[in-house]
Amino acid sequence: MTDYRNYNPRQTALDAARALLARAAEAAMADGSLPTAPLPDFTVEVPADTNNGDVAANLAMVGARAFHKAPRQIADALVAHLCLTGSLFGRVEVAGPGFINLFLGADWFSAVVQAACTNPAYGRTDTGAGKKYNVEFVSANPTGPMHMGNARGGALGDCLAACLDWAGYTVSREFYINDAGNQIQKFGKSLAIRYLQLYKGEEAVPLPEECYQGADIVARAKEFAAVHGDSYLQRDFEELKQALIDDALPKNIAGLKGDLGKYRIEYDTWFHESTLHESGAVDKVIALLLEKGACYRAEDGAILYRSAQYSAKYGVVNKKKTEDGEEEAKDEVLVRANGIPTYFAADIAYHYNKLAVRGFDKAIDVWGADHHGHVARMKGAMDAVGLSGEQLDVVLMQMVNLIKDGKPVRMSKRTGKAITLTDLLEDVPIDSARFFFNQRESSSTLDFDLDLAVKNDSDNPVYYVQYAHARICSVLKKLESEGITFGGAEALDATLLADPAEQALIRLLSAFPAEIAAAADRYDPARITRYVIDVAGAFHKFYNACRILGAEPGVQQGRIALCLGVKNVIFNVLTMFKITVPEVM
RNA sequence: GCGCCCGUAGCUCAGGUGGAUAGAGCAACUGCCUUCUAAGCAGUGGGCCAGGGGUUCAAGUCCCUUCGGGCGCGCCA
Repeated sequence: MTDYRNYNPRQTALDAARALLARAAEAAMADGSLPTAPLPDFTVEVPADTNNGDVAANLAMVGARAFHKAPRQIADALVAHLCLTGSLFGRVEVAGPGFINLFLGADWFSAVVQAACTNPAYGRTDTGAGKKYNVEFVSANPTGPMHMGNARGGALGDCLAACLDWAGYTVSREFYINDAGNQIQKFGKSLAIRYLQLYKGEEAVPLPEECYQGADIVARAKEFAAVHGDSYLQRDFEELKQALIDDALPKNIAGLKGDLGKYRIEYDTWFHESTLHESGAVDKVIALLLEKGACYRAEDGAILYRSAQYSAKYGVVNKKKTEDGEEEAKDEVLVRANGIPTYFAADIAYHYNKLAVRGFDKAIDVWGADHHGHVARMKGAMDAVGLSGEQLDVVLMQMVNLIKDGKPVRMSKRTGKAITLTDLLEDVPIDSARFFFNQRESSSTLDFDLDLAVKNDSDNPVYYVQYAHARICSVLKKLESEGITFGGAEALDATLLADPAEQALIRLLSAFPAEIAAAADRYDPARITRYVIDVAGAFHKFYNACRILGAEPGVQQGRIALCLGVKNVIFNVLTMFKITVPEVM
């Protein structure tokens, strides 16, 4: 039996076409049909319209100049020297302005169906074999509940990691806990004031504007008071702050883990920022930057990073206005004049840890687009510490607009009226949420229609896909009850699957491994969501066009194989995206 | 002011490295269940791909520019 592990039918066909054409060009030049010239760069692609073949090449068009001939003449010369015998292709034609269109033979179609139904891991490839990638996503501040950006980032990061895994990379999922620095102090201050307010009243101890305003802070302060009562009223404010942080922070972190767990996200690593400060890793990386000259000490004692020198090549860096009104690159603060390192310094140490200490070949970070100003300087900083900015890829994710009753719902973390991830998951099924957040490319803002996502019916695309799977299960059960058995895929005769609906379905199945590879390559898991909707659609069409029960035996066997292949693909996509795969609906 | 993202059917969106007649879904309208799940399928209508220049055999796609919308530009993270 053929081993279909890592089989990528689409890529196989494209590669074969390219090789055949290159050989044909060589042969044509050898016998003088074409003038001798270096082979021009040309593309082989899958045309949108299958009337134009399974693989189309533009070699004749792009070669017009090199060969000093009209594209159609070049195409004819190439086709005359094309040897299809023993290849994947059954026939070839020249069309349009000079396209060379190749049509795949039955063996290839058989192989696709066989692979899809006999290889449980169909879709997996080894394109990323041997590479260790780290995907860091969500990394929400543990100072409060998660918002919609975190919800999108969670679905995106988790599914991106899954795509990379299926493309053969060794993947590690990571959450960076910002449990140090300014925002933790602000967190403590907010808690302390809320605590004092419980005993002294809100007027006596007003909460400053810059503090966290959320109701969750009040709740944590009350929990603390429930245990310790007013015993902390007499203590020093800093002591109160620290006691509250020590009490509330672990609870918040546990809350993050719990919420993300409900969202079906499991991390390999929860990385605490505080460990970088405690272990001296931050100091070490600052010393390294000073030593390499990427940083310098300012007059006031602050340590600044030479942004223009190291980061400008990765994009625009922050600017400042000089006295003449000119703009120039502004150096970034790594350590404040008071000796406290900034977030930037810790982040350099963190990524140094990922790449240099833990040895990941690549660090992929999923960030909200509001952090885009941080990208260039982080990449430059990787160069500056002796690594490479190319090893850090940032997936910038645009905002989420929540839509209810056709109107946007305002979100604000500060007012405490925000819709949190927890709120969302109470209303929206997890399957729906994970699916919806992966329908749009990260670079586009995403409208999340709450009414639609909550809907437990067919308007919701996730059900359309799940329904296809349930339908297949039902058909297979029906066949079994009728005493019809599947003889196995080896005997498959793809020439019997000639209906347009069957052909379309096989072509779609053939694209699966290439789609995953593309999703991994472009960091775009949303294309897999769209792909599986297409597969479900093609299946429903096939189901209506081609009966299985009562079909002629050879055809019936082929159609069963097709069903098993589709079932396998839908199962694999939904499973990798952690969406339930119902057998009955 | 500078930068990033976006602008494609009434709505939500697809349209790798430029390719052939610009596609889905929803909404609207018309059909299809005595036959494998109608949460489905078939069909109809719907477009100056925001506007204007340029590059070339070929531009929704690349370059320039204008106009709209979102987000940034801190010794915050």
